[in-house]
This record gives sequence, structure tokens and C-alpha cells, in this order.
Amino acid sequence: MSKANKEALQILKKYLKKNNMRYTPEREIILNEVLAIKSHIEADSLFAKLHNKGVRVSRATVYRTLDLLIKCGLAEKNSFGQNHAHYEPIFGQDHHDHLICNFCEKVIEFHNEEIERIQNQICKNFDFKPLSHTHQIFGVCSDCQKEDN
Amino acid sequence: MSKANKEALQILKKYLKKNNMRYTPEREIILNEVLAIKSHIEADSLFAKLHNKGVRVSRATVYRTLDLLIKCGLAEKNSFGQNHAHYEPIFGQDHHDHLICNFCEKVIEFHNEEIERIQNQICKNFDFKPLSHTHQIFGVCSDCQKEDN
DNA sequence: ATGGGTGCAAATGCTTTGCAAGTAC
DNA sequence: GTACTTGCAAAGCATTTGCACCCAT
Repeated sequence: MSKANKEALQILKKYLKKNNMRYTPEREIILNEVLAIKSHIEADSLFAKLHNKGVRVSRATVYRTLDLLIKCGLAEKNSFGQNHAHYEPIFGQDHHDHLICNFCEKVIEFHNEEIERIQNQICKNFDFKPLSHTHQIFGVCSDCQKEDN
Repeated sequence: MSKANKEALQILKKYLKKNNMRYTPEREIILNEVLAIKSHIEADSLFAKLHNKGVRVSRATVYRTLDLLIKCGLAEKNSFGQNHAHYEPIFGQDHHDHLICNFCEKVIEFHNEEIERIQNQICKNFDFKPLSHTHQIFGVCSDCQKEDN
């Protein structure tokens, strides 16, 4: 397990203890699976992925644990304007933001250091301590612009 | 009708004609209702609002028309981590982004011209035509940092 | 042993869709 | 007249929940 994963696990354990909740194998497995995600994943895909690995956790537990990880500050939930959520790890990953096509629902990731820097400056101005953020730009992707006429 | 509303109506009509779609009273009514929204609204509240005014449109038409307005670039769809969508007009409104406190849920608005400029540049790089965006920074506000142990 | 956690399946609730009737063009 | 739109109700689908059993502490 990577150093980052161990650190994340400590955050989870601390949160559980603080809230009189149990440390279970399911919670550890799901945490590690989420941390391994490079971009984002739907709850159902995560469920399927675990099943393909032979891990038997219920869909309900996947949903319940994802909520838990969000409360811990280890994951974030995005909807991209669709009617199902996407989840992604916050911890130990490069942060990226999203361009979302209103037509084909394609999601393009981007990262811009200067925006992050300005953001931090804005937070400083408001004496606001940033923990995570979502930055989504909706519009029409290259492919859909061509089909548009 | 305001000048902005007329302009929005032209955008809708142009889109409809271009796509061989009909200009119907339902579509105009819903457009105007959406343009009147100051912040954001749920589809079902919009439906209820119309009914209270004595306008008889079906829930299906409300949903279908909201999708249409999004495709026109006149409205945007957000879900703030909840499992139902919120809609808001894009047209003729001042744009602002949000700092959201995870503890007291206070919302601080900000606007930064430089971020907008960089965003446009990023879109250009991806040949992506931006229509709207949401930029939310989650964290701890000034007041809650003081109370934080 | 105790009370929180899990799996299952049913329920929930927002949203979409099939179809017949209506209407813009 | 044609074919796009609407309303209605049913269906769809992601997510949540009730409950009996399980297990971390």
C-alpha cells in the first residue's frame, strides 16, 4: 500500500473512532478502490468492478461507504448535470476540473495551475480554508459542434 | 417583456427553426418562467409554480423544455450533491462563483475576471464551446475556523 | 453482549418514454 | 396534410431504506 493510501486510511480510522463507528473490511476495500481511481467513477461501476474482482459487497454498502468517504473529506461527488453521480478521490491525486458536453455528455478533464493559484488567493482574501472544489464548464464539444448544423 | 427576455426568445426561436422544431406556447411560457428565476429551481417546483398560475403544462413538457433550454445555452443544470437537479437561467444574469463552508453552509460569492479569461483559453485549446460554468470551492469559512478544534 | 454494519429486496422519487390526440407550419 | 409536440400514465433507473442477521469492539 502506498504511503498516501496509508495516510488516507488513518483519516478514515480517525473519523470512525470519533463518530463511534466500526472499522470494517468493506470500508477499507472501498476506500482503496476509490483511491485507485484515476479520474471518476459511477457508483454502479465501482460496484461492478469490485464484483469482477470477486469482492462481495452489496450495492447498498457501496453507496453508504461513498457517503462516508465524502464526510471524511476523502472523496468528492459530482453530477455533471446527469442524473447519476460520479465519485472521485480527493486524497493523493492530482486535481483536475471538467469540461462537460451538453449534447453527448462527454467529460474532458483539465488542470490549470494558474486557476488554482488565483483560487487560493481568493480564499486567502476571504480568510477561507479550501478543502476541495469542483469547477465544471458546460458547453458543446468539438465533435458535437460539427454535427450541430 | 424585458429586452433581455426578447433576446432570449430570439435565441430560442433561432434554435427551433435551425433544428426543424416548432415554436409552441408551452416553450415560450417555460422560457419566461426560467428567465424570471433569481437563483435556481427544481423541475418539480417549476411545474408547481406554473400550475399555481393556472398554466396547464405537463411535468413531461417541463422536463423536455428544460433540456431544450440547456441545449440552446439559455439555462444550466446543477445538482449540489443532491439527487435531483436544479436549473437556472444563464442569459442576462450576472455570473458568480461560490465558496461554500462545509460546516455552517454559508455561501460566499466571488467573481474573477482572470479565471474567466483562462477558462476561455482552455476551452479554445479543446475546441470546446463554453455555454456556462459552475465553480464551487468547499472548505471552512473564517468564522468556523475559529470554532474549529 | 451490544449496538453498529451488511446484504437483500422492496421502496422511493426524480426523470424519461410510448402512444394517441393535438397543433404549428 | 405532415410530422413535430403535448399530456398522460407507465416505465426506467439511480439511490435509499427496512429488516433480519452478522460482526467489530
